[in-house]
Amino acid sequence: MCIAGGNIAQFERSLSGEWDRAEGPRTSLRHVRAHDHLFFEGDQRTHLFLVESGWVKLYRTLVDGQRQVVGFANAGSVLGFESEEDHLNGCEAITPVSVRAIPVGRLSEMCARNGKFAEYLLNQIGRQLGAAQAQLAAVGTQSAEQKLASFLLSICRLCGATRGGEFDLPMRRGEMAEFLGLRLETVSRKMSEFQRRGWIRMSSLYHCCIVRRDILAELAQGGSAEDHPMMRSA
Amino acid sequence: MCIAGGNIAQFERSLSGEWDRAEGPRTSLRHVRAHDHLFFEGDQRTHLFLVESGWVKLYRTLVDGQRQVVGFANAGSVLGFESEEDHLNGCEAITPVSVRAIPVGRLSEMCARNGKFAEYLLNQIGRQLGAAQAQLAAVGTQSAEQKLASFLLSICRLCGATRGGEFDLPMRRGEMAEFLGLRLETVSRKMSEFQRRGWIRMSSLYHCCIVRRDILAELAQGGSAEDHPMMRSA
DNA sequence: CGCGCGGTTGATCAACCTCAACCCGCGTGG
DNA sequence: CCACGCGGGTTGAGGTTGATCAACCGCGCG
Repeated sequence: MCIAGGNIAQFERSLSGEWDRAEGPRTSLRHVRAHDHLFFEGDQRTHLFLVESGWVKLYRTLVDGQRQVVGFANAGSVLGFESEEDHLNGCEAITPVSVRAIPVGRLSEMCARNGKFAEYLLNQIGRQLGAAQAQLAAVGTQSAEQKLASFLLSICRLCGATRGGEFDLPMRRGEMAEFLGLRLETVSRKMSEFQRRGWIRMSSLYHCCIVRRDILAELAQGGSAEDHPMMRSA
Repeated sequence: MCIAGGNIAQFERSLSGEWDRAEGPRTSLRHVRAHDHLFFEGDQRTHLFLVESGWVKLYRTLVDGQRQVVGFANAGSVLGFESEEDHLNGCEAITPVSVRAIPVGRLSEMCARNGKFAEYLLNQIGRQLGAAQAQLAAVGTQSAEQKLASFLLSICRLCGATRGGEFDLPMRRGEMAEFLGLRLETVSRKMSEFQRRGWIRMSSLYHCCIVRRDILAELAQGGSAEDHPMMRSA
């Protein structure tokens, strides 16, 4: 499974580095409410974004209205490099988010001035690429059950679950479905099934507790989840 | 559909730029035969690679032996950024290939010395990321028929088909299947079906002629194929 | 109260996978 | 020369998975 969090530690290091101090005044900080868009598919790509806090999802819509979430991103992530003229992804905040906006025209100059900054960007994008490829492998080859198992484990880890694997799902069934390349009914069914089998327990629609991590892990195995590089993030 | 060719024009420009002249002597050129590996999954990531000619495929293998091709790359592409310690992808040449190898340790220094180089890398990786996301959307939402239609159109364009849409498939049925997230029987069946319906004509197993481009395009529509940024490459 | 939204559940169906047979071209060795 | 095996491809029958369509639940809210 493939949830491409940025590497926050690395990000902090960069933030305190000289490139940020120098450029800070020339980049603007924006705050976005949960469920608002940072940009839409087809918007002109005027800025690149550094996520400073919160989570966003990146998605694409096909003509028939089907959506596929192609990634999640959090603090440390860099957005906008996957497109050229116009944004190919839509980007929606799933939590309150703050981002730093860099005009595309300024990128070249910033890279030239500070190699460390460029290197940081390269690492971030590389990470996202790795995550996208991992999800590709997952969506392409795993069954609904495997996808869901991997997904739950990923989210659990990312949310920094308490002892005993309790955590809150940060999204609705439909969003999970869009990410996993399934229909929301399928997600719902499988969630129920996992519960019925005693693998997880849901105290509310969104609060989840993993009871049989071993079984989920076994399922997910094929296992891009456990040892996935992107999962080292949060 | 998503075949992430590098941007050759851009690559040539870079090649003739100062960074290559300066670094040329410090990077080594390697030649790889078709079907040989540049690196395997799990190999230590000692070098990054710039593809100078030929085509490679990048893939991941799940524990159960299922493989998913996560991308193709040609001249101009940069390989290795998606991993950290070890390579997460296997990389196999599908044609004879020549690559320039850059020791990972030298990257930082090269970026610092020349901002243009860093910028070039950023663009390349961004392109690959966009391609991976596009394929993700395709694999996650399209039917077998749609996938195959998009795929044929992509390949056709990439191979620089002659008048009338004739070209050679550079791979076997099984490889197409691995890329599209299908079984090779399904690919075979659909290929036959396309022929039976007169949409394509196969003079040999690998030589293909697109007869009804309009229909294939219509099918593929949902259409990440036609207006896909990665397709501007070759 | 009525309504809408998100979720669950059931019945049905098509798409795709699985397994197995079979074809064809090719190289090898008897 | 032919028999044979092998790799790659095609085709068929049958089974599963997951999508589709539709009903229904529970809840919050005007």
